[in-house]
Amino acid sequence: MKKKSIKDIAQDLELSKTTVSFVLNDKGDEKNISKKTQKKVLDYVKKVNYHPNQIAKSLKQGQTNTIGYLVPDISNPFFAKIGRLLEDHFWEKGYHLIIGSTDENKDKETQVLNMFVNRQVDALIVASCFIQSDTIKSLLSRDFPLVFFDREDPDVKANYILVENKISMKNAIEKTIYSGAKKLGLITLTPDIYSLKNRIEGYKMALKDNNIVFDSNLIRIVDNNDLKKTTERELRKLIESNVDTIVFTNNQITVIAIWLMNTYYKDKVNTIKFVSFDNVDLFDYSLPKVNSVAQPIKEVTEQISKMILQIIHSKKNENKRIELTPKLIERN
Amino acid sequence: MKKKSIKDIAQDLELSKTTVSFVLNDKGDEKNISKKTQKKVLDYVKKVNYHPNQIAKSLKQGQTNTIGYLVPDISNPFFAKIGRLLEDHFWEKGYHLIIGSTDENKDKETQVLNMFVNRQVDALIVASCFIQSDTIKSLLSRDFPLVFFDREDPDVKANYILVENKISMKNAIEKTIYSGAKKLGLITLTPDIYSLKNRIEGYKMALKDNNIVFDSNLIRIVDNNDLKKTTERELRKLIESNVDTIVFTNNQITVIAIWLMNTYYKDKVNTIKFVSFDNVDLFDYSLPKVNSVAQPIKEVTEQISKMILQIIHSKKNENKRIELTPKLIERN
DNA sequence: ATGAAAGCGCTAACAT
DNA sequence: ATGTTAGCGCTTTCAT
Repeated sequence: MKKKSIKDIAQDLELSKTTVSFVLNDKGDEKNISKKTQKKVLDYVKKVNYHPNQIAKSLKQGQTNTIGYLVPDISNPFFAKIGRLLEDHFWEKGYHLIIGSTDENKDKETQVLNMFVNRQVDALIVASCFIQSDTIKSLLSRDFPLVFFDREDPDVKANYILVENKISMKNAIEKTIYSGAKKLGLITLTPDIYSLKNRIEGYKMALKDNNIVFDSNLIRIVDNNDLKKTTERELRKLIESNVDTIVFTNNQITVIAIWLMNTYYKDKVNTIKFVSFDNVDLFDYSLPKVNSVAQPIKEVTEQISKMILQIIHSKKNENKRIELTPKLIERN
Repeated sequence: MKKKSIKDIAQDLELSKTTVSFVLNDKGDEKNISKKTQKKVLDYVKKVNYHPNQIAKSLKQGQTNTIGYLVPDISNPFFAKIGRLLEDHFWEKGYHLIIGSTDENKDKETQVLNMFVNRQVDALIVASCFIQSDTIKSLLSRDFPLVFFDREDPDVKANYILVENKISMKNAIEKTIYSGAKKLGLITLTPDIYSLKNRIEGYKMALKDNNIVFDSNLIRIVDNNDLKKTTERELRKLIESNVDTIVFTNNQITVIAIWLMNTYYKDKVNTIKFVSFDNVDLFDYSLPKVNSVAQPIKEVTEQISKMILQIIHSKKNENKRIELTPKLIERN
């Protein structure tokens, strides 16, 4: 059986599209459609298993009830968990998530972003690697409901839900220093990403405040396009430099490094300490021990959805920047 | 500046919508649009930052280039990873993923499914808890491009990408038996889920083939609506029964149980062995040691996308059932 | 209490 | 080489 449209329903029932539409949208009473007609429509619709075409509705109403969720990698537990919580929040409000992963690639990010815009998403939630892109600028200039999280560009005024990167990174590192760390290396993705830069600042500050000489050779940068290999290389360099602690600016690299340590440097897993931004379950059980900075995921998602819904409804964009306090999880 | 439509572009340029549309869809040459006009359109479009309305296009063409991905929980690493790989596969083909989590809840599943249908998704990829629902039946009856994975209902003829549940569960358990296991308990979500039932069959078969008496009290069922608490309760029961091995039918429960063991039964983490269906990174480092059955995620996603694309393009649905072989990861 | 008709933004068959 | 027009399925104003 071919899919029925509202027109078919109307014809079959010898009614007008208008009447059917009113009934289907719960406006039967309001529009003075007789109870009898209403029942007739409702029964028939159920019988033929009619489903309204949401695409047509969206076109007409200029609203899709869809929200784009753009992140570096949806399978990163941090982004997966936030995605799930957002999905739940927005489900209740009738919105649905469409996802895109960028792999920290500027071109891919722009493409996905354009795809989202073409699809007329009602809002965007973005952990971006490239906040200065034209697409984003154009979005911002027309006050599109857009919230950034996890990542920030201080030169771009926009809505941000962030955490205190610098201080919390510093605090986490200091715990390790207090328990004896003397030579600390750091591995990071490109510091072009402002949040990561801030985390690195936290590292520098921790050293400085504890009279440890800063050595730029101990800051190692890995390439997101070849994470495994470059992390292996940079980790080796640090180990050869005899660091006693390695700081990571996000969970992804830490997880790889844990694997590398257990595979190639088993003898060192008890002597070297890790400090990581972001927290994942794995850290509870793995060696080396990890002091980690856990972003308050629930709060983050609550703030994001609150902000998005507010912008959508009020049509007002205030470019708020909210900074939340992460939780330090001490394991060494 | 208000958003421009193709009509605006045409007016501004004193051309017809047709001409503009042809140029924008790369049909300029084919339709004999002069190079000059083509350039004019392309330049202008770039200048005013025009974005075609994909919703209108979808309505017209009866195709949304959207695929629904329905799983129990998108933040479960198993489903997150598959989601990511699917996203990549389909991105290349111009399709995008819209996600829905069901929490193993039949009502939620039906609602999300209906939402997907209303949104005119071109295909569905589903790890369902309720394959017999009316919505699914209706989808199947009209040969909608639909592929199930991870879960199966033997009474429903459809496309399935699965793994050998029974044999591989049995094999994994037998490894543990060979290394000394004598009393094995099992914790599972509701065996109403056919794949889980099969995994339980594998457990029974392993016992039988090794002359271990089956005791139905050692099969414990947890409630997905209250996973933490019920897993804690059932785990305690098994430990009080002095099992030396606990088998889990999916990763989610195993991860919780690992946490519980390390929190409440630290003294037993080296004596009790775990066996789990599905594999997650955590198992590489955690205690108790886990023999796990790793689904071949890459192969699964390749088969899913191959099948979906084939159905979409050929309009033919052959109800194929493909069973892949998982990999056994031995750790105890 | 119900219907006719316009229009959302796009495509494409059919003119010219 | 370019334009006219109908129509995708829906909502909603304005009639009746």
